[in-house]
Amino acid sequence: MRSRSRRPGRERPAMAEPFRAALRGMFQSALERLSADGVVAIAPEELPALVEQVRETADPKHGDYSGTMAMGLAKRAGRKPRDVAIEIIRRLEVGDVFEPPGEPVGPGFINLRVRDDALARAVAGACGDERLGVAPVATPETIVLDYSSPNVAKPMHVGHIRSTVIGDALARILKFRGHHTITDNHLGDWGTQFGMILWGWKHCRDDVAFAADPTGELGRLYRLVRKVADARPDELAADAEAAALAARFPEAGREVLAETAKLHEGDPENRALWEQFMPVCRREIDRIYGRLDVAFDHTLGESFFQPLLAGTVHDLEACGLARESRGAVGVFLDGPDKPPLLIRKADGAFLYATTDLATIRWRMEHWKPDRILYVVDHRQSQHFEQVFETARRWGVDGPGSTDLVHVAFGTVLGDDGKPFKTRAGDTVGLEPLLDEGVARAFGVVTAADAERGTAMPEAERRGIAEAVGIGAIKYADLSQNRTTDYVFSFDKMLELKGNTAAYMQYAVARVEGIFARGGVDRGTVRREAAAIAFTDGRERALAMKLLRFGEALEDVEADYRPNVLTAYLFDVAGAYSTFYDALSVLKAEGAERTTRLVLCDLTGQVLRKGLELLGIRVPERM
RNA sequence: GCUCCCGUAGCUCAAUUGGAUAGAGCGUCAGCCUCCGGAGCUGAAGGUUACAGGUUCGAUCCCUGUCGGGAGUACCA
Repeated sequence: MRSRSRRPGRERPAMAEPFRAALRGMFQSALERLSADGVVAIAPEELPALVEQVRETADPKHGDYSGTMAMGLAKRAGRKPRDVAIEIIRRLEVGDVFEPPGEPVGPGFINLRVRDDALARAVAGACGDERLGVAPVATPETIVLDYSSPNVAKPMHVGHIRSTVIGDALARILKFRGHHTITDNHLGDWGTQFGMILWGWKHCRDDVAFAADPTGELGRLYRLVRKVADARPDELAADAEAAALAARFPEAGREVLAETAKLHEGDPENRALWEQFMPVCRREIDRIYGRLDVAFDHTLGESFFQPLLAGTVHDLEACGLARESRGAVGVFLDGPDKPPLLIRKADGAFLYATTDLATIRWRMEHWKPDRILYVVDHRQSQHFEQVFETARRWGVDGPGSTDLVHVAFGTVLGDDGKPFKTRAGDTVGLEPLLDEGVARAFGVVTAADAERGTAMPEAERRGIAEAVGIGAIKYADLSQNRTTDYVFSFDKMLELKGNTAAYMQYAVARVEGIFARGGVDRGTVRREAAAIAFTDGRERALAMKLLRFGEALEDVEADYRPNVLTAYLFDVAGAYSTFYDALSVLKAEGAERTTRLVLCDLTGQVLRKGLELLGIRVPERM
């Protein structure tokens, strides 16, 4: 993996620059001087990692930011950490943005505090700025995001939520950061599951059912034939129809694979059936994406790459990476004794590794990306390790210049701590899940409306429920550390308190409700923003938090973790609540009133933009 | 067997990737409503970060081992 240094954009004027980036630039200069002066030798390539040790403080009593690199540098310099910290402070030029640093604290922390006047200027600038004071990245990259990727032959289920929601949020965030993003839905439209449908179509289709509900019938065929083909005694015992078919067609498993192979070889009948099924399947998934507010730049499914597969296998064989084994063709990455990465089956059919490799090559040739992100569950980590390693040896990822990243996530679990299933043991369909979330949200919204006596029309409550219900499902997923499994719970995600979508959506409605209630024009407030000044610590704390928006987005990108953004937004809401509970806004006067209105305005904008970047809709009122 | 991931408050989860006193929500307890949206605020209690070592000025994080849970492991994706 290539290291991506985050260069502070020193070409930008200091005032317009976010605080952390500005401070890192200042530390970089100080460290360069430290090295030039012979205090401690620092190689230029070490600077990015050292400068990243400028961070938000854990506790406001230590200031706003702290630098911790002195402790690490002290050892190799053979000096006391405190002395090195003093030497760094001596060379630190903080301009008119930060208070002059004091003495190092503890073993050698260098603590910095933003000047109140600089903070006020930054707030004023941010509230009138479309980007809310967030600077675009200094070096934009082309980033391909590969996510969602359902099998079109069967209904989308709960397993597709995380990939779709996390991928969509990352795409939005990276794009806002200033990168050139390319989202591509790598549909499963060509694999063995289609062999099952083809076999089912030929042996046990229900024409009436297909006419009425095409995807429903195709889904039924898929589930039925999978059982027949697998022929697991326990499954057949529980399904009389599958058992009967399995008895009649003992070779079903082999025949399914043959149907797949025929499709791949261009068999006219199978090809025609596939052409017939595809539009039906696509309409169905597009409808769900519409509801989820998810869109892709491209939808190049497995079938798109099918013409390249034979050549892919041929090339890998020709360059000595792949060879025949037990009738199949595989790439032996870890020697002849370890399982290879199979790229062609003994029956001639290709595998998803083949498609993945062909896809990498195609994307490299056509899009020349700096990075390709695969938002796919963690169970496929070995697969991607092998595919990425093969791609590197194959040389299609360029001279080591493209990051191939598996953005892995954990499993969605049920209350019992096991993979989320219905009571009958089936996988949970995505759309029924959305329906239930929306239905429950409608109940919550209606109850709140009744309690408050606001008498919102039912149509409005339905609209709010759609945003709240789907937002709840998305937010619950995004607010979790993506690497761990998480327990799916409607009760928890629809809570009106705590770190939930409903709470965040409500926070926006409440903040922005002030302007309507007070008859205050937000444009006027923003024009008067230059006059603001802080008189209370809670105003300052909120202002500081609001200006860290860009830092939160940068930290999301660093590890592709949307929960960094949800945590940040929750912090903003908390800082706002503390501020709003203690201080009057509409009843304040003069500069104090303006200052507080500006903070309300910027809070609303940051929360709204943050939720938008997570793919969560915000109702006008709740 | 081998490889990877995980183990944090009663529960569900965080923890700026080696930083300062491990934080939220729910639940529990005590305060705050003639007040701009109380879906709130302030505070308290609750932890040997599975366990045992090691490295470090500093470890939830890195290393070794043990226990427990999950996943993957040659022709599904």
